[in-house]
Amino acid sequence: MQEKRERQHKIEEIIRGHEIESQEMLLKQLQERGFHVNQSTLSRDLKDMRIGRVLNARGEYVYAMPNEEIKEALQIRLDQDAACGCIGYEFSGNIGVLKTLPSYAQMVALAIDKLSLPEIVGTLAGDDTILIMPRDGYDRQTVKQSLLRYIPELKEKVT
Amino acid sequence: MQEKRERQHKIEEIIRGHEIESQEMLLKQLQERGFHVNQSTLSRDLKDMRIGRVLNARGEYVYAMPNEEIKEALQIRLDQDAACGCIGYEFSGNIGVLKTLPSYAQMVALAIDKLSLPEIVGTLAGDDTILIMPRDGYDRQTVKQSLLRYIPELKEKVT
DNA sequence: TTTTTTCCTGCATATTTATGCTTTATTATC
DNA sequence: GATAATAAAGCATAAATATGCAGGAAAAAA
Repeated sequence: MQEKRERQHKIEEIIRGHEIESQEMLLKQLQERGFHVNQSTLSRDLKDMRIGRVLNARGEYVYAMPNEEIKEALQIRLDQDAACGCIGYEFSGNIGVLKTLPSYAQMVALAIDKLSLPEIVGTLAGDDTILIMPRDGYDRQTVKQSLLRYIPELKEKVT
Repeated sequence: MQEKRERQHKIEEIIRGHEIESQEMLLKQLQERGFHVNQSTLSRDLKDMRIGRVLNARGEYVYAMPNEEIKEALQIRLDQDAACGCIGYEFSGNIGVLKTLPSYAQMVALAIDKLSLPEIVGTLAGDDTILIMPRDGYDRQTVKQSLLRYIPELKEKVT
């Protein structure tokens, strides 16, 4: 059956885009997308895919792709030092425009660069504004979602 | 109390040197070293230390230091492509001497380099022999143990 | 020193995850 | 198409892990 393949792809997508704290939570996400399986199957899928349950910067249990974890660790910096300076996110065409407190932009941009996200080619920072250049093939929403993973504080400030 | 600090250091040491598959197993290792705590405490220690349970190359659950996981992933290559060519390990003084099948040495050495283990300064490979240069402060056994983590097949072939 | 607060741990248990076994579906072979 | 072999999923449950609560030790404040 090739439903399994599709499901596992979907799982990867979900894991990358959300902070999934338990298999039960993953289950719910899958159901909303039309995949109906039980927890046993998930447990096996995750094992297949080498997806482990690791601790993110805030000390919460989170499922992560193998080696995604290193980014979780980096997030510590982004969280504590930089993210608190972020105050808004908008688009100009495909380009993301991240607003920060004055003088924060360089620092935040550096932190974002360090994440070396697949969705982002690079950043260009002024004093309180960062341009985020998406990589070909990724759309605005994907880039935004990915960034939100690392700057959760931004969630409330974004349209 | 500073027993906690010591214990957590010991935990890191154990995790780095062994494939710990469960907290129970870790518990046993700690007891052998004179630390007597229960599973609850371990669970909390691991959370503190951001040590997660991930899947190694062989699909077994294993505790790993944050970002050690990326090495676990690399191990896939070392396992499947390279490690099968390893046939023995001895010492010459502090220097490790890893014997491989003819023509395997370069490939295996490259794989080992990629692991960038703290215990190893570098490697020098001929055709079927690799010299492993330990970093100052690490002894023969530590280096060997660390390497065995990534080339388990070697276990039976080593004195 | 006494009091207060914070931290650490164990106990018991809830929560979460893994897995043996069985059934069902899929693929391959005849 | 029928049958055998393989893979996938469910069910029930075992195994493993996380955590609320309470007691006691250590540290800080008085």
